[in-house]
Amino acid sequence: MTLDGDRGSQPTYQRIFEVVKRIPRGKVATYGQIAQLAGLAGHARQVGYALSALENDSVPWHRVINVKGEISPRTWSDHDDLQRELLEKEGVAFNEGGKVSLVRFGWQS
DNA sequence: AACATGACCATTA
DNA sequence: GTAATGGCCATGT
Repeated sequence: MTLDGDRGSQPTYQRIFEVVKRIPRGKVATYGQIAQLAGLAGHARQVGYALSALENDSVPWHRVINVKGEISPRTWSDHDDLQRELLEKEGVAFNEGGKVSLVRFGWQS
């Protein structure tokens, strides 16, 4: 097929972004979860890398956290607390250690 | 084409 | 319970 909807031709980034955009408000998803939904099961690393290269504010990257329920330490921490604030605004509660209960806010497809 | 880097996850000791 | 190791792939130079 030559065709029309070539999703495979699209960069892996866009694919991950699409999944992240699918995250419902007030919920959080882990890199592994997104990777699986994006078709990259087991390649959570790429998900984190994709978000790091993210420059589009249209993607709720703040809803993406690691399996520990914590915010991953990004290289360019301009607003390390920003993610936490955004999530709190969405209705996500943080623990004392600054962690989120994936059991409660974990996005379930 | 190859090398080096990177917001990770799961398993085992 | 914590600590450490291996593995997978995409992007950029």
